[in-house]
Amino acid sequence: MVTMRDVAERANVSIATVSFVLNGTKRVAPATRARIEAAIEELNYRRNVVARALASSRTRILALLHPDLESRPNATVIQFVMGAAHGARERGYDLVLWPVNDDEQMSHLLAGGLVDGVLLMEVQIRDSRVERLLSSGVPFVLIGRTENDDLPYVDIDFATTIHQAVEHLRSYSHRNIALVTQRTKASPGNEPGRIMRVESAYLGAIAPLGGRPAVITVEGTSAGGREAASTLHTDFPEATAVILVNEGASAGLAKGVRALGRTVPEELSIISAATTHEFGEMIEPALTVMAAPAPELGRLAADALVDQLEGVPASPHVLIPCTLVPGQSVGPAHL
Amino acid sequence: MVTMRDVAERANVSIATVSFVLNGTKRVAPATRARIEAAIEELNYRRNVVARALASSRTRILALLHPDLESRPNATVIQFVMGAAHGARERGYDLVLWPVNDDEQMSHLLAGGLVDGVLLMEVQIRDSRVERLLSSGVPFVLIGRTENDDLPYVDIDFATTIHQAVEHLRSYSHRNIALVTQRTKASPGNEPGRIMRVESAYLGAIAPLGGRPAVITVEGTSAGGREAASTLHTDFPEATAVILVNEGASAGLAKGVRALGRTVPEELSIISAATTHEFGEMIEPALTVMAAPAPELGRLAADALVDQLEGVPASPHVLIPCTLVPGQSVGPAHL
DNA sequence: CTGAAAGCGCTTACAG
DNA sequence: CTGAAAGCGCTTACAG
Repeated sequence: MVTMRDVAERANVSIATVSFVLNGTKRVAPATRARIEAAIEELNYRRNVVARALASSRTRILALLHPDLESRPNATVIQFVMGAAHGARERGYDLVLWPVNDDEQMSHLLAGGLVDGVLLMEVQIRDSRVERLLSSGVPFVLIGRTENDDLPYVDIDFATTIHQAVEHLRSYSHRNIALVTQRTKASPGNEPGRIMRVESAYLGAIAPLGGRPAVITVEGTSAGGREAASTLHTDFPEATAVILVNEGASAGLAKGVRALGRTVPEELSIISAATTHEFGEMIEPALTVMAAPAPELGRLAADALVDQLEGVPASPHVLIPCTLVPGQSVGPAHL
Repeated sequence: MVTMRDVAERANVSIATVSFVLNGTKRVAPATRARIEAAIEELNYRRNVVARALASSRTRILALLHPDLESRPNATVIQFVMGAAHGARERGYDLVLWPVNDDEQMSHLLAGGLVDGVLLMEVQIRDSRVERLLSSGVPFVLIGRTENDDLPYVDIDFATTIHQAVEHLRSYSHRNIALVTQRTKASPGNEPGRIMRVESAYLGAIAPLGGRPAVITVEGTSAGGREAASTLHTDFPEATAVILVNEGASAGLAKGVRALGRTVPEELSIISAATTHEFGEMIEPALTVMAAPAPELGRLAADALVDQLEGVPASPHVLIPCTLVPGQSVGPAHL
């Protein structure tokens, strides 16, 4: 293994000077710099990141703390993850995956000093992991929000997204619009913040339409989607359109609706929000979606975290709405 | 920050002894050990992984080298990734994500000394990244195989999978079975090994049936699936069943077939191999799938790599077939 | 069974 | 502009 000492010897300088040119932390005479760069090139030297981390007490590793994505991966979540990995890499950082469930284990990981900062996914309204992060002193950025809006976060702008979805449906004369969200294992009142925000945005957006609010909450599975279809059918027969914020249930809903003898979009229009265009296309009929800015948000989350670590003044709050991508699941309301 | 020195002082021993009990590397008197453990507990000490890495020249970090998963994530690939992350964590290792495309950048990363070993995804028949790994001396495990079967790998047993799929169709009296695989950007003759293996398994399996071989290669997208449907329709009208090894195209194929006026499974049976049950369920009709053992393989890949790093004698070759999960897309052949 | 000490390969005040 | 040296927090022969 070639070390900084080898480079220093070859260039006839001290290792300190080598370090200075490598990091650009101090002015070095051009001739000296040239000698050092030549030596680095000739020896094909690459600085040891572990030694650097120990000496500088900065590992340049970021952790992505996520729930168990093993069993039921979700297209949008993955785009977050990959966006974050790319964003980190571009800033010279590495991203480690931490599939951590209990926050006890999390404290242990944080205390190990492996990571400079943490990205936290699937944030709940009240999230004990956030408390752990706060008390650990490790910098972090949330992907999602708690009830405390002051913490640094990056999130989908659900309010705008839902308003745009309602607006789109309204332009097709829909007045009775239902909402389907996702049930989680979290204790009631402590769901992911997104669910709460989506509901209140929905209630606000449909109020002017005069229709009866219809909120249905199901699991993010095909079965959940079918359940939503039948609940819709029996409890809210007046609804002519539905907005879905439940990627996993979207296919099941479309199938379930048709199984009940209703056609899409003639008898029921569907918009699936916070999902991907590709995902919507797979379904029959191709769903009109509000595509989540997930790759971008993942990247921005990593960026915001690195900014924070490097003292770059940056806005700790990023909010981006989904983008409407018309498919074939929205049509005029039948009155 | 509480260090090993603090623990040593509190327990009235040297830091070496603390290290011995922490690592279990040397016999320590029970009384001494108890004092040390108490001190660790009281101080809530957690050993610094970076210092440990530098001193032991083992970082306990694994890298997962994968292609760009940002744009078009695939349910199965993600299960690999998450399986590997879990597997690593269970063995006390961390997994970093390396979205690396050119192998130049890869060499740089390898030389930095950050990782003890590498997991390589999307392996090609001839893969320059494997050469880089070999010459870097960093231990690795492939997820997939090159033409050289001697390297340590973990892979889906495509031969068995395809044979079982053909057998299943045969039990429904199908004799003319087509195959749809995935087109990649890789140079011809250097596709992912899976494509080659799937094709030859297919040819071997259908030979006894006497039907004309029908291999269609399309992109892993909805458009690709529709293209496959029309190619099938015009070029291989005799086919009564199709085996798909192209998750991204499966929804498009099902749609495309119906758009051409053929019903599934009455007029065409479909099996989608190397995908997930959940994914198949989303499609109309719910596809009969050969579910990939992806979470398991990801975990086993991490396990095999850790075994290798820790000198545990282990089989470097793991091959697991997909599991048949009947859906509604396979029916009797119409003759 | 335990300890003193060298060493892992860097960074970073501090001096000059 | 450059260098000598301490130090980051561990592990690990080596002695005793």
